[in-house]
Amino acid sequence: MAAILSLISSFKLVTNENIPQKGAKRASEFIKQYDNIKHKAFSSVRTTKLQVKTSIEKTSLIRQMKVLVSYVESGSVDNALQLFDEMDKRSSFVWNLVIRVLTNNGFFVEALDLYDQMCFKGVRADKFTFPFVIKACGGCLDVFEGQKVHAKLFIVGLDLDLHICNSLILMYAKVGCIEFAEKVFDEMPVRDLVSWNSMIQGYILVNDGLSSLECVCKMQQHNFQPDRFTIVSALHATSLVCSVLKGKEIHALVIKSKLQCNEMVHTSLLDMYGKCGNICYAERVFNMSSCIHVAAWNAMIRGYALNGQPFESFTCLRKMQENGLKSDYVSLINLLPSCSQVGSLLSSKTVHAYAIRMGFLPHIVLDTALIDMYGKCSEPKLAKLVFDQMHQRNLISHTTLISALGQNGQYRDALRIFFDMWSDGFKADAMTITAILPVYYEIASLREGKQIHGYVVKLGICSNTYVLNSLTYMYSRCGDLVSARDVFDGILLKDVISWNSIIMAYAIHGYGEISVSLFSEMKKKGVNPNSSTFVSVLTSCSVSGMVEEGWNYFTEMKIEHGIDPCIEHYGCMLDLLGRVGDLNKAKELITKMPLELTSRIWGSLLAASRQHKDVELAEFAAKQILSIESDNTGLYVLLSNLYAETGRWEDVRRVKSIMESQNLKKTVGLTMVDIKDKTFKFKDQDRSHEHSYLIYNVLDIILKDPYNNLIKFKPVDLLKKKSKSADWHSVRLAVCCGLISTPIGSPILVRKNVRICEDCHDVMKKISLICHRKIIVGDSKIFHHFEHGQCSCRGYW
DNA sequence: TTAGGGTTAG
Repeated sequence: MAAILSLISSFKLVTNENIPQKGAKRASEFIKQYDNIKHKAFSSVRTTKLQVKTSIEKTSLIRQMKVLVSYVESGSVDNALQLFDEMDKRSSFVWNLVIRVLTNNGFFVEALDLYDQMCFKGVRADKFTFPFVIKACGGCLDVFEGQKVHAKLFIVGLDLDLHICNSLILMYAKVGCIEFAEKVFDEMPVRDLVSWNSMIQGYILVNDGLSSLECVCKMQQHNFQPDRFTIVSALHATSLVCSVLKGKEIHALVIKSKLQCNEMVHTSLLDMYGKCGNICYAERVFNMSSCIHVAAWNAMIRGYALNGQPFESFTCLRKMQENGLKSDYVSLINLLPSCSQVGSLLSSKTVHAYAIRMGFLPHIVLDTALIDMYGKCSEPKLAKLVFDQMHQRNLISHTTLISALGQNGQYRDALRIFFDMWSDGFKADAMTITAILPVYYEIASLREGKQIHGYVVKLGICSNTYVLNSLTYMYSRCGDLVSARDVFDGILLKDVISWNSIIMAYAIHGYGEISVSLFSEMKKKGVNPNSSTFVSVLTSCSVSGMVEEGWNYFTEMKIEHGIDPCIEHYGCMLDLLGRVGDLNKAKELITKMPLELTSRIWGSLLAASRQHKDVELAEFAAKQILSIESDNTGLYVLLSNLYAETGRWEDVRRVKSIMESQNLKKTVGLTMVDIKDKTFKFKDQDRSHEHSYLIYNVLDIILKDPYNNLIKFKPVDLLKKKSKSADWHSVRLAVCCGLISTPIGSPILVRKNVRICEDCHDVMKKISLICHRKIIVGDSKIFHHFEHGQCSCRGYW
């Protein structure tokens, strides 16, 4: 400032009055000098003013940055964004901070948008920018964007940066590209503990517990000591491979590393023992700890539910509250599977009400767990109600509802939700497909089932074992055994469900011998059969009348595999004894059964009695069914048919009168046939098809054919007072529709919603003989393959 | 300023 004042005072001295008269040249030089001084003086004033301004701005910027850092560290996204907007100068440091706050708070799309803006404005992204941008790509599950960022790293020379590579490993694992994660990890010039932990965690993200555990070993071989993050991941990996032995090894490592008091490690230990089916060890670890926190109680609640101890789960919640700890929403999420296991709707509703009272709802995970629980408690309407009231839905909530509706016979509603899900922009995954496929084989045609197969290919999940297992079963249930076998053969990693599906497929198509040979092959491949495998194998024996083999498998199940027979296994054995007419042994088996007798069991005896025209035994079985359920329509229909077949018309009328008085209506028979890209449905005596005239003419010709002696005389026809209705049963119309619409010699596949009647069964044999066609009829129980006048069921169904 | 975590739905 002093220099400025001195300059100004010297400027005052230089005036025209002071210029010497005779020294014009000197004066001119003098003036020039003064001009220079004047210019310099102004210049200096300007610079100084700028310096002051810059200094003030700098102080303000530092203050703004300090505030911004505090917003970022406290996760105040809105404040951080507002301050960012107000800032005139934004260095890459500032951009990094805002991208970081967005990423760390789950605003992945917004973080990527900001990164794009940063690049557009020419601000250079640095080694601090990329870890957050890569994390955002992983958060969005956007592998395409992730690869774009990865490509840029090569251009800017940051492709081998330690922290950036650590981020890339997790990003690639999150989007399921574990091979890329491995490549990044392998090519890293330097790795730290985080690199190893990221790779270990990465394998868990793709459900590869084995590789994760191998990585833990390799890490130690490279002289890296596991920390709490390594241990937590290793315990998770152990749960994935379900190995208590491996879990105990990690437990020893926990003790060696003195990490057993760490809350996260402690919870992970409890979770691991619970998930590996060793709840006793979980209890020991739990009881040994002095400081029990909410997460530990929650892990125990879940553990009991997973191990089929629902009452202990409830006790755990009560004890937790008695210990002065408040249950949280996770406690309820973990408790809900126990509610469905107990099967008490009252307790389920109580938990639901408690969640509302505590203000835990709406919550996307808790709501989804409630949908699942109501589905398993056979309350699809309540499941739908919870879904409708959700504020936010995702793929899992949609899939859970589809399962809940499908499992409870609400097929149309399940399909509606499936299509709504698509229109709402949710892309189905393997679990969704597994949930919807049973709905397809229950109500849809083979054509529609094939469309779903096409979707599976388009979705890129055609190598998923769960999906392929469901497709195998779908094809078999839709009547296409060849495609079922093709899908099964294409499963690279066949699990026990794959084998169960194909064994059951051949069983329901009447090829029991192939089923049992597949069962032998399965065992040779080292796959252990489970309870469901034996249901499939015993069904095979039943449909093919293999009595001795059936008893052998029934014994093998218990002796060699330690599987106690359940009601389904007994049902299969009864069907088998009924098929060969050994009704006395069937009765004996029922009396020796150590289980509560169900209508399914008595139904098997009733069916066998009807097949062998044993009216007395049928009436006994019917009485037993009536004592369990009074509105079993099938029972009355079966009994009525038996009375008609044995000429007991008075009893037929009596049964019909009971049905009318109880308002029980026989299921309307429907048969579906696929012709090109259309599915045609026929009712009995249906005339809705545009070529009905032709269909009826063809049927008349077939029925009048000299092969007519194949069709037995049925007393039931007398009851129909010479009506032609039996001649025009839906299955015959559908098959004739197939005959006139498909190339000569090609097979015809139709599906019925009820059992095929004996009359139609004979007509089908005749059509296959005189038309030289293979006719496949799927009824509500099995598929009949008619060829050369014979049926695969050999007359028993 | 940098990366990673437990008990949570199909």
